Amino acid sequence: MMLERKLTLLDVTPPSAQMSSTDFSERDAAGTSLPLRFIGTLDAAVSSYKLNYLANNFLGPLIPALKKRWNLSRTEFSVLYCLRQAGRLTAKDICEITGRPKNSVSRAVHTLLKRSIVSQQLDASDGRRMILTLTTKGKHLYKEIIPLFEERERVMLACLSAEEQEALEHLLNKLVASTVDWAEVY
Amino acid sequence: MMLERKLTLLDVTPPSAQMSSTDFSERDAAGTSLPLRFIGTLDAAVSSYKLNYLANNFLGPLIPALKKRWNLSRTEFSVLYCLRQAGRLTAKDICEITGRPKNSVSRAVHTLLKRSIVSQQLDASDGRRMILTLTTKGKHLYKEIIPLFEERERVMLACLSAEEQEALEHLLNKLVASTVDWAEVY
DNA sequence: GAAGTATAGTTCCATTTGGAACTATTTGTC
DNA sequence: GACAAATAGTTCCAAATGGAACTATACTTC
Repeated sequence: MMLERKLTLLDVTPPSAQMSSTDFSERDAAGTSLPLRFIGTLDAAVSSYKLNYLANNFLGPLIPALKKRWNLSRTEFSVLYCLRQAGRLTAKDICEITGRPKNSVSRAVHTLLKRSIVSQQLDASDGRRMILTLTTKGKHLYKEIIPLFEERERVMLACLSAEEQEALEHLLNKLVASTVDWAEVY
Repeated sequence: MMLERKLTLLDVTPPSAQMSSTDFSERDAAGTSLPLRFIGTLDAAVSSYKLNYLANNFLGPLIPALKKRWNLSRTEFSVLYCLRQAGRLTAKDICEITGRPKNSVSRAVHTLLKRSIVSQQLDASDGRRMILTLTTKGKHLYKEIIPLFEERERVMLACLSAEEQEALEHLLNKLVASTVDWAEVY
């Protein structure tokens, strides 16, 4: 494992006990320990890289689990999730929210319609729109799945104190709220 | 845009000026403003949803740009990025770091080899391993691309004060450092 | 040092993906 | 109120994806 990493930007405190030196961890000059899984970011786009890294690691193993246990694709789950949170949405709304292309969403919606997880109803005021809602079956399915996510989040955040979790929440909220300012740029 | 959202968990302060009511924003009871793009998370996996939301919105438009301008896939860019940060890695290392399956990485590496962006060298001590490094061309390519990411990150973080950016950095570092504790669970 | 197990990397192939063109409806303009 | 432009959603198809089987090398154990 030949790494000449520069961890100058990483001000972490040494995490918990079981981080002893395996093949996946290493100590830098300052004595902090990091998994090889994460490479020290030298110079560029540091926070966004970490955001992506965390998001990938969080979601990564959940996607095969969704497929295996409930035969749901990532987009299908996104549709389920969005509808549970928002109540009623059009396919277009779901595209906006998730950033997935509309043909993927269209496909996912149709699959869920066939499985009676969502139902649709033509918008009376606009014949192009289909209003989507969850069926009772869909709500039950959501209820069955979501503990997996909650538990995983709980474990992920376990390294933070209650105050730190609150601070994180606050910062993420600010970033989310300002998305309109930057999401469409480039 | 029929949303009956509950934004109880969102303690954001109203962001900047141009967030006036378009089709994409709405005001909740407390007077805070949020893009429709983000649905209020009612009850479950709130922070992880926001992490994913931000990561998607950050990376989303960059991937087509990488394809169009430099004809690089997401995985190919990941390889480039990892090698630039770490110097020398095997394909396996890159799998560990990025979480991508090894056949995808293998393919990406071969494409980059053909384009003389990376070079490989058999590991003398282990005939199965190929040590990958960036060529000069690869380093130049990186240098050409990375400002796109840096600028986008700068814009994304613009809503945070210097102290808040530092706090975010610190929290993300803690989460990243503890990845080994939770990433493999389920 | 032979046999069995583990690991790095590749190939195969069925499935998923998403850009682009298309249909249908609505909105804007004169 | 007709014609152009915009929008919601679908279909088509070429390309990307990733699981699983495979090859080759290395490690383990007796």
